[in-house]
Order: sequence, then structure tokens, then C-alpha cells
Amino acid sequence: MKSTLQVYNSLTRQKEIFTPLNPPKVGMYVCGPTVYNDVHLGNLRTFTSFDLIYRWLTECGYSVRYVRNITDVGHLENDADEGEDKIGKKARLEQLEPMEIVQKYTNGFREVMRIFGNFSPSIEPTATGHIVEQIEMVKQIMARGLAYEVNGSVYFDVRSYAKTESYGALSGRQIDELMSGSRDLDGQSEKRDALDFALWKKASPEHIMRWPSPWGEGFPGWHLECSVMSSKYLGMPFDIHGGGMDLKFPHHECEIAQNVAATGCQRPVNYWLHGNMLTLNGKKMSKSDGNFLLPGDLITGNHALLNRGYSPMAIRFFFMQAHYGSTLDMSEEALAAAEKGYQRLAQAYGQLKNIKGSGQEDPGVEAWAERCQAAMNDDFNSPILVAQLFEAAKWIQSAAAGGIQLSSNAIQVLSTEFERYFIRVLGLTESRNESEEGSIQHIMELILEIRREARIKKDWSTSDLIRDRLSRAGISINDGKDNSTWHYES
RNA sequence: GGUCCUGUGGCCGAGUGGCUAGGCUCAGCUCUGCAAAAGCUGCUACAGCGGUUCGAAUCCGCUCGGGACCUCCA
Repeated sequence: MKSTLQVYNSLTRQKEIFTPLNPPKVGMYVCGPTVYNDVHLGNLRTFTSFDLIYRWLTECGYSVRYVRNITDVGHLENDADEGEDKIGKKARLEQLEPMEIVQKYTNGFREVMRIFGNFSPSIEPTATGHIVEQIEMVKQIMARGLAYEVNGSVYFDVRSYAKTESYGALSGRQIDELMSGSRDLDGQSEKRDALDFALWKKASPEHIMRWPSPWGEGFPGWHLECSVMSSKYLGMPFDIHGGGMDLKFPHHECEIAQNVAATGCQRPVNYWLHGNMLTLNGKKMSKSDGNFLLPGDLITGNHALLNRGYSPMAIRFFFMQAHYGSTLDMSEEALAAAEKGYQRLAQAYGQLKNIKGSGQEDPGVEAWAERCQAAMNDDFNSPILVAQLFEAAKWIQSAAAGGIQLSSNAIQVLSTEFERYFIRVLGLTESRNESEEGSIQHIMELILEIRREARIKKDWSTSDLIRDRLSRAGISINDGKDNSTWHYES
């Protein structure tokens, strides 16, 4: 009995069976980073969560078009800020062209994604590459009477929109509550209503990033690019839209409104998935609040909060031990625990090549494989999957040590499925060259054979020399009851 | 102030009505030339109070604590 994939849909606030619009194709859009600064660990967690989701959808046999944008238009720090945008400000501070800033941090972002084992998206569109389409969408919204121009800026008319459509469904907000809760109205005098948001902003004279438009020189509003690029590459409607929990409002809410207003499509996105926050000291990591860790700091351990560094895969495993929809608190103690756990699984994975089907025992590997699948099908529940992998690790280690005699079929299933879930689904792999691996496997067999003979002769100095030298090369020897095995130290 | 989420054993973290989550730490044992690893065993928790129920960590109410969003943010 195969389980079916269920996902928690933020829009309906419940788990739903995942049904793509055009199977086996699946369209997934995830809000990417604004490249005005280094990505921090919280950003990394969200992208890693969606990498897991991408991997599982692919593993399920779907052909996924995964679109993740790069926001390279600098947006204003807030509506009241009339002057510089973030990228322009950073460009001035670093004395670089805005596009140099964009390139620098885009490169850094991609490098971090790669190091932490995240696949590249199918399409990685940039906001500046879609100015024409964005202007087009503003026109469409204006044509429907749901936006207005003031002094070279165009604003979305939320009140008018809300007369016929629902605004706030995703974030569970009522317009009147928003009104009463909104703060001072400084710098918002242009808008007819405090709720309205910018589709196009007039560029002040000192604003560097600017483009011509029917309304004069300016730049697109923050929410617009995602509406434009998602619909351009995935069509309208499409299957999955992801992003961090903090983007739910206003960003995603405005995206929906823009798409509905521009196209008339009532439900632009079928499934909204939100990754939860990584916290530090109990508070959300945030660039602007200065409460964050950079991935590089964690690897080197060069940070006031850390005593030592941790490998990218240990950090990825730390993420995988929590559900993507839950907040996760970062502490060195938790990280150290995750590192140990990761090493255990990595060792078990390495032991797979050492065990042989000499017996008839089967601890129930078929049922185990189904539990792994069921865990992932239950809204990508990686912590449950991890627990299952630990169970398999015990069997593998017992078999490697000669404790249980697994059947060749059991070993076959364990090998196939452990690799599937540990490497392909969770993405926990140090990349190694396959052809080299084959050679090393042969060489290690020879070395272990020589060592075994030395040990039979009680030639402990040779035995220990081999062990010590291999250790220096990053390879550990485990002496079992009547055989020895090896694995890479991780 | 408004909306919403959350509080699990020393630590991290699953679990939405009854069945051992899992990992880390700690203690003991087995294996063992030594070391390391591995395996086994033990430590059995659900913020507090009240309610619903044969039965609640899980549902409802209240209290207390933490957090997110309402402003740029993954």
C-alpha cells in the first residue's frame, strides 16, 4: 500500500493531498534572496527546506520546474524612505557599481547553496531582467481599474480590489484590522489609502537603479517581480509557491492580489508552502537586526558564539532533524548533537559496501522502506525519516560487525533505500569522484588484508602503523569480531 | 493594540485521543592486543489549573511563558 503525498497548504491551513495541475509536470516558485548582502543561516535554512521538497517531488517521479528568483532591484528600506534603496546604499558604501554588488552577492549566494548541497533551480530569473514584463503587468492592473498613478508612481488600490476579491486570505487578515493596526502615515501622503502598495515607484534624482516607463523614470515595486516571473515561467495558475514565513504578509498577499487583478485568475497558486524561521537566542535571525550567523562563520567556527567549526553536511543534517514548518533554534550544543548523529548515519552508509548477504535474516526492510516513504509523503517530514534511517543504521552496523546475518535481499533493499533517502532525498553527501572511489575500494581491500595478516601474527606495530597512517589520510578503521571495516572520517 | 503560532525528559526535536518517536548527553554491560567504533541495557517527559471522554501531550476554556506578522527581511 503506497501512501500519497500530502502537503500543508498555508492558504487553507490544512494538509491536502497534492494534485498537480498537469502531471507529471509540477511548477514550483520560491522567493529567492535580495542580493545586497551575504545570505545568513536563516536564509540558508529556508532554501534548504525547499531543496528537500524539490528533491522529494523529483523522487516521486514528477518533472519539476523549479523557479527561484534573484531580487536585484534595490527596494526601499520602507515606504517612508524617499531616498536610497538597499543595493544603491550598499554600492555607495562599498564603492562599487550597483550591478557589481548584485554580481558579488549572487556569486556568494550560489556558492553557499552549492556547498550545502542544494540543487540549482531550473530557472533563476532576475528582477532587472524582467522590467518590461513588470511594466506590462502594471498596465494590465491599471486597465482593470485597480491601480492609480500619482506623481510618477503607481499604487495598487486595495480597497477597490477588496470590493470583489478577498484580500488577506493567505495571511488571515481583515482590511479593517490592518487599518486600525497601521502606524504613522509619514511619507504615505501620495497613497489614497494606507493599505495600498507600490507597483511602480518614481525614482528620485539620486536613485541609481532606474528604468523608463509610461509614468516616467522609476523602478518596480517589491512584490511585482514574483508575480511576473512566476506567471511567466509557470503559467497561471501554477502548483506550488514557497518562501519564508516572514514573506506571508505583505509580500505573498500582494502577489496574489497582483496576479488576480492582472489576469482574473481566482486562485493563482494551488499550494502555498512556508518555511519557518531559524532562531538564534530565541529570536528570528535577521540581517537588519544584526541577530544572525553567516554560513561561513559556522564552517570555520570563527564567531563569538562558537567554539569550533562544523561541516556543511552536519549543518544540513541539523536542519533536516526539524520539520521545515517548525521554528528551529540554533545553539552550539544542538549543533554538536546533530554532528554526532550525522556522523553515525554517514558511517552506516559507508558500511553498506562492507556487508555481505551471508544469512537469511530480515528485520523487515520492506516495511521499513515504506515507513521512509510515508514520512516524506506526510508533508516532507524529514525528522521522521531521519529516525527511520537511524533504525536502519543499527541493522547495518550489526551486520557489519557480524551480529546479524542479513539475507542478500535485505541488504539489497537497505542499500538501495538508504542511498535514496540519505543521499538523494536529504541531500547529505560529500561529493566524491566515482571512478576514484572504485580504485580506493580495491586499494583498501588490499590494505585491510595485509593488516589482517599482521594481526594474526600479532604484529601489532604493523597493525597500528597502518591504522595511524590511514587515520592521517582521513580514513578510520573499525575492528569488529573477526573482520575490520573502514570509512571516511566525517 | 490587532492577527496568528508555540511551550515535550539534562539538551535538540517528532507526535493531534489509547500503541517505544529518534538523536545527543549520562551510567552500566558486550565485543576487544591496545585504541576507536559498533551493539545491548537503563534514565519514560509532555508549562499550570479546570473541563470533555471509558481513556488526552494530543480536544475545549482560563492563566503564565516564548515567538512571528502588522515596516525591509528566508
